[in-house]
Amino acid sequence: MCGALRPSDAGKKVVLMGWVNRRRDLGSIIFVDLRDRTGVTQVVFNRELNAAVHDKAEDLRNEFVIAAIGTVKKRDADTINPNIPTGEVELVTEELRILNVSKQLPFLPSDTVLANEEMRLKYRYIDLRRDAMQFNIELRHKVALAIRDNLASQGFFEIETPFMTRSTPEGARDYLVPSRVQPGSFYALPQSPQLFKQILMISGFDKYFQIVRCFRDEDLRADRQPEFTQIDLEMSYPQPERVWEVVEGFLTAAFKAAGHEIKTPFPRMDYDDAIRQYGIDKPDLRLPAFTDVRDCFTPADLEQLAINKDLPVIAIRTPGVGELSRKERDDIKPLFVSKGGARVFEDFKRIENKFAEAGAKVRQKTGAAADDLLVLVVGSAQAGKTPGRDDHPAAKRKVTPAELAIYASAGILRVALAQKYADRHGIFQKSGDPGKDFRFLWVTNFPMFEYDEADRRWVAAHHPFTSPHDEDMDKLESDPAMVRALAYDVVLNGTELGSGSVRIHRQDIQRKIFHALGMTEEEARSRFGFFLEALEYGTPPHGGIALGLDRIVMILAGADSLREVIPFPKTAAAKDLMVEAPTPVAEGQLRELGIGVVVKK
RNA sequence: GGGGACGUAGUUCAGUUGGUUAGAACGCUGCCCUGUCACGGCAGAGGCCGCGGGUUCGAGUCCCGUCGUCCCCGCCA
Repeated sequence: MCGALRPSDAGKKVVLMGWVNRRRDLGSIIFVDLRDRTGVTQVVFNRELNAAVHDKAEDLRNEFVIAAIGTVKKRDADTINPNIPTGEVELVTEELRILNVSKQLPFLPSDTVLANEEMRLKYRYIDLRRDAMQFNIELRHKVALAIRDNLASQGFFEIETPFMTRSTPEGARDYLVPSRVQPGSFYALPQSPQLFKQILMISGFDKYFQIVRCFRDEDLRADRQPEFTQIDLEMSYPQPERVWEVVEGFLTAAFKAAGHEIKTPFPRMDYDDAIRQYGIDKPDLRLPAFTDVRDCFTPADLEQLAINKDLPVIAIRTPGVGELSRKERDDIKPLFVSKGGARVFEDFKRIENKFAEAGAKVRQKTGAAADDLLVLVVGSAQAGKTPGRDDHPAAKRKVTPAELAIYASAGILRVALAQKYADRHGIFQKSGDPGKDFRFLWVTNFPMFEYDEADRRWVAAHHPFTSPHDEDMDKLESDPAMVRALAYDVVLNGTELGSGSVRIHRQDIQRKIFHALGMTEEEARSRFGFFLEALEYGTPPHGGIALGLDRIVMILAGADSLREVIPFPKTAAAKDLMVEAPTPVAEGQLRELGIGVVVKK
């Protein structure tokens, strides 16, 4: 292979096949860098040594596919290229076969500047020839293989579940597949194999896993594709801690496959603490936590600044940003997304000038160094009681809705600031120390329900098959706001890698949950009848989790987008630019399916 | 559904206040070159300035619409 030859191979007669990555025609001598999956080797065509082959080599162009047959030669000391692994050898060609030619390409795999994404996606086969993409796809393969091996060694069976299944109206929108045999009826592609894996537990396959495609018809983001791959697993009789061990086990194997030794167990944090310290349920631990500096101000200070004295005063510290200009401070404002009347003080200097004592206390409490950026997020005084209204169904929670609004606003700003000034603080740069580069975290004890303000009802925070905490069972009907779920997320560097829970295995509790969600017995039966029935035939306690393989590989590859680790991804409008999907289909095809299309104007 | 950025040669980009023939680099074509490795040198080809409308004596440049790509909010149990 093109990346394999070393000085010890000198004298061997070999055949190299690959693409012309670059050619350097010096007249009587032509050098070609021949490329395949494994790397690049310099191939030499010398007129003096072999005029016929040299003649033929003059026709070579970028991305021609060739076979070069010749003898491996150790390079003279002054012609060694230290920049490539094969730089000490070259192939002296005795026979050249042009296996295929190439017309001029829209861009070259060897280009130093990247083509824009539209080009890359349209000509994906060329883009995938690039080193970086070859590396990422290989990395993905190695990681997936390591996870399979590890889970198999932990006693899990890989079991497939259907792609054509039943639509479940809860959750994300389904991708639908019409049935020809049952006109007017549709399969749905699975958002996850959730119910099937629970059924497998009921069937006695007490450790299941699958590296499986999932489909969600929702709007895309850099870290969201309409089809994505989950490492899905489920086990019988587990405590949450047992699931965490399994995950920590295969993640250790996966990261090892990528060359990183991570430490387990991962730290754990209650959902409430995550919100109070980071304003988000997927904290990036590489950055400093919030400091509540409300007590640094006197009541008079707060009044003068029109700060709500009943709500937290959050100091966000972003290290090493340095002095900001007037304009730079103004640029902070658009980063701020205000929820429930939250306000931002982006100019901490001004507070220090006017309220010297409070300013000093804040600096002390946050431990801010001179070149750290301090920004305050507070509740607005005018808003008064409105955002915290005591009659809100969740008002009794440890973190009230009014406080949550402040924390959440600050949480978004904290991450936005860190991203904006990433090159100044360098915290996101890889240090080579896995303990610093990969900050894992288990977030636990999520609330069971979230209140949907628009529909004025409770909805499942995780999914409706999640078991409540044993201690909170009795509050299911009396006080749903205070029920905690046996649910957990695994978070890495502020990215949610996966989410799981211990499930409900008793039919009576499942019925109570549906009831709390405002679902009647009939509705529950019609949606999940088969599943509710299955629960009645001897269901073992069970639980599991699903992790996004794409996201794991993305982080390992140091990429900013899932598209860098998925060979054939879709655009933000869910299109595949290479095959040009989706497309309209022929009228006859639709007729056979009994489908009429109404195009919205 | 909403907000923002971008769209000029095969590619990546520049293009001043609206003003003559729209530039550069890489790639491409031809010629020269025996040790290059992002080879070098000379010559050359290559443009519906995304598309449609408008303002103007005059539009790559201003306005409106539209399409495409990217990022974010909503959404993603």
